[in-house]
Amino acid sequence: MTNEISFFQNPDGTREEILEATFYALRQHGYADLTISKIGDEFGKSQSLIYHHYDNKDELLVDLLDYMLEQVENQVPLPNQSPEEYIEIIVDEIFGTSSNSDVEFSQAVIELRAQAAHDDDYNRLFRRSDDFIRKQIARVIRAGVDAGAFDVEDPSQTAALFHTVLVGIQAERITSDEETIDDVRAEFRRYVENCLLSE
Amino acid sequence: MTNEISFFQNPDGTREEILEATFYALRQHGYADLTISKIGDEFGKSQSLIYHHYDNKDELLVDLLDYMLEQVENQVPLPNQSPEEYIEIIVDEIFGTSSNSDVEFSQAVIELRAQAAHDDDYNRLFRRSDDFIRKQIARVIRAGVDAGAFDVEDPSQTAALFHTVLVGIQAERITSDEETIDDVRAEFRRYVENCLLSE
DNA sequence: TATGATTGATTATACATTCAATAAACTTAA
DNA sequence: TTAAGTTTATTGAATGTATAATCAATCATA
Repeated sequence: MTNEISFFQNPDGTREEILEATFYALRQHGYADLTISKIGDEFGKSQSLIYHHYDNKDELLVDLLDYMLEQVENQVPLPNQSPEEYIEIIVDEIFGTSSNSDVEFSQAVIELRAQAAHDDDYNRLFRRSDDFIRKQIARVIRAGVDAGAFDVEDPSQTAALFHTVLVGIQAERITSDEETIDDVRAEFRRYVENCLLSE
Repeated sequence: MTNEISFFQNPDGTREEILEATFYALRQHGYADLTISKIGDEFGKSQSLIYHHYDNKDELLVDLLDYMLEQVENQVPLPNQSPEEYIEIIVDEIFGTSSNSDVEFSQAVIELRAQAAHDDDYNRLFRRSDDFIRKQIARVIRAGVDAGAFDVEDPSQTAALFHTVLVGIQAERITSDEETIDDVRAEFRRYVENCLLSE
């Protein structure tokens, strides 16, 4: 039933095993109903062992978020290809595959993002990650503008909208069916063609 | 400090007083740390009284969400004006004022939306509300197309992107500064002018 | 033998929910 | 208009359970 999440396939030591267990427990029960005991069940070893690696629950969850956002940042492709190809890739990543594991990962991220409203550590980590992604996209768009491939007003603004759509899709995936997501994708492609690419 | 949320200004009976208290407690402590006791504190009367009006905590929270989404739906403007003016209004509502109460309301909605991943009642309510909003926007765009004011491929697709941006902004407001939101707004305006309005 | 891994039992607390008891408001009949 | 009666509002205390965190004890390993 549960798909494997790629970056957990080879947990490197006990710490990653605990993070993996925490992730699955979070997916299954949600942030509000997440307990050390449930993490322990997923972990396969006793819950006391978790306290041997983490001082408390909060520290563990902040570490999980840090770890997940690291994966997100690593998933942003490197600018190896032409700006046009790069944008193509970014758009595909925003709308993702509809695979279980992708959707589950997105949902976990959004659930943690909601906590940022009440937790400074979460807030800081999301700011860092969001900034990183926006700047990465802006850089590529700027390169495309310089190469004459793109025609925009301000690459930072364009990147900001890309990021908003990325986050919006993550949040909408929780409740929307695939058709709706497809509609958004089609319209966003139209935006890219008409508002980003030069004639 | 805490701004008043407009729709709570005249609580109509005990039920609405409890909903108001629940909303403020949710804002202050977040969904995960929300307890009946904290709601009771905000309520001003004893927590036992809450059980006189609601069978349990879940029922109360579902009622709060229902109530909040009703407000959201009522906030969608009626199509009294021209399609161009209407779209102007919708865009302003998506990006909202940066008033405390608006931001707080958005954050509470997003926090509840995250719960929809693990709660069927929440899921159902968000589906209903999202569909309603998308259809409302699509209707106006269709009218604009018929009147020759707009030029799009498919009004449903355009409406879907509007809604994704709406949700994305709600989620981003948790962590982003106002400058970033302004960037998104500027780029989205550019999209509306270049991809929606006819020449 | 020393160091870290691992466990089960334990503790203190916070929490959702119940309940019996009191107060307030409302109804009705003389 | 009042008195009695009835429902509704309100409370504080009580209960049982779930939970985070601790710890002393065992096990593995180098």
